[in-house]
Amino acid sequence: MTSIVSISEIAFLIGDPARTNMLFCLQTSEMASAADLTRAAGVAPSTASEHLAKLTQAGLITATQMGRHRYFALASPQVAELLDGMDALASKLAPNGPPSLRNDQAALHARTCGDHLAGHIGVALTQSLLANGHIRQNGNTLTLSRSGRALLHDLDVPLDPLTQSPRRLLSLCHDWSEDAFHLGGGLGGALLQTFLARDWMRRPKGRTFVDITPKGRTILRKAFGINANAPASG
Amino acid sequence: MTSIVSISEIAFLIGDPARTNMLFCLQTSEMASAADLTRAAGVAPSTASEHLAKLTQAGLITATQMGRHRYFALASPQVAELLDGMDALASKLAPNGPPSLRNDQAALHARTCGDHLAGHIGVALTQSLLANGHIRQNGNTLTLSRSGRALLHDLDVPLDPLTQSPRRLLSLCHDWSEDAFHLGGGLGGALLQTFLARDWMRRPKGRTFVDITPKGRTILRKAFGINANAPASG
DNA sequence: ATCACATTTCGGCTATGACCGAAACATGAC
DNA sequence: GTCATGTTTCGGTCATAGCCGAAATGTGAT
Repeated sequence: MTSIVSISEIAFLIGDPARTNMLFCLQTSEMASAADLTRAAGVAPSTASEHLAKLTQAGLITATQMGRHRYFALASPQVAELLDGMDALASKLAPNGPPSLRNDQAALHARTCGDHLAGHIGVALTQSLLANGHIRQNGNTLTLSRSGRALLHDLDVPLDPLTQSPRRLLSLCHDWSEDAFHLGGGLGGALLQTFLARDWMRRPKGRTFVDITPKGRTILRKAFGINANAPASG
Repeated sequence: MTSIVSISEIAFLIGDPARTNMLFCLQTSEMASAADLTRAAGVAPSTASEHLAKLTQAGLITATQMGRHRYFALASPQVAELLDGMDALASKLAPNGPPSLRNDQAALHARTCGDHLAGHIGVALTQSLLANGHIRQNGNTLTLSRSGRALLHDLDVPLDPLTQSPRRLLSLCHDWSEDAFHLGGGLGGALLQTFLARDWMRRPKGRTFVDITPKGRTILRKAFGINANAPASG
């Protein structure tokens, strides 16, 4: 039952590339489905399932069934801290190695966090929605306003399937790179999905960030007042 | 040459029991020969040698030849911190597992973190040094004041070798058990070394904490105003 | 009930890493 | 020089984890 006995077992679990990818995907997302993580890991669903089972059994991640999906999350902030520490050490040991997520400008600019947008753009989008009253925040509860519904209608974001889903429609998720919050939940997912479908953004295969197309830039500016130019390079 | 590429490689290296034993041996001993570590790992010398080569090449530990021995040490305080974090997580995940550092009163009271003091006493010592102006904190930089130098002189802590070493003299290191900071760096190491040499503290063989002798209690109270009684047992 | 989709279980293949013992290579002691 | 000691390299064995595809399970939609 109780499974983790030693430090080496934890390290062993983290020490597989597929699992590392999953964990780092979860680090930036409050929740991700098994399918999301399968994509993140770059392995077959069956293989991903095995990895997830191990991580869950060890207590590094938690799983909650929602409908026919299973959503995973890091089990505790300590796990995130540990991953963070490893990331820091890794980039210290290999300063000329591949850019880690933490130092990757593209990723910091428009990361994906599970199935929704994060990073600079994710936060800006969220703040725009709040500032314009499309989403209202009362204490811990978030509501979609009438104007918000109208906006989503204009953008052709299908809302009905979301409200029927057991998944929370709106939730804020802490963004480590911006030290702010970005929109998660069903709507966060639907927005990114729409952006990708309309070719406003593109996700490089297997990466955890998106590139914003010129068309996307225009939309972001018009609809949300966001200047989505590439991260400052000068 | 440059070897570590990713987080999973670091975790992979730590994720082998033999190597974990070696690393944790180094965490408490600052220097150990290949033979020591072979014993710690519980494998054949040839096998141990392979492990040490990998750890060294990855930059997790450093090796220095001395005579016909080779002495190893953790490459940086960050490595020690990482091991500490893993230990903390491991004991959290296996609360009914073998008694871990985290639940060990003696350890929480006066842990060692790498080569320096941590836990309740480590934090108290650090706060005393700061409160009395022996160490001054300006933003992120720490400086040893004139009174601090005098104190170290009184305690017969050799300072010259430290200032010449490439290692940072002063650094604060987050203490998970106290949720505060304790003194690391070269001075942190030198202090503990002095305490042990003067028999103010004793480290049980192979453990990662120290016991404070009556003599040590007196010194801590006089020099630092610290009440170093055993942890509250009632 | 039937279908579609998300996830898990199973069987089997393959690669790799941990391990040891024997031998080689140092280095210091004599 | 020879010897003993500490450490590394080499050759070969063995166990196991990762991987996949196919089939099974379970859940929600129709």
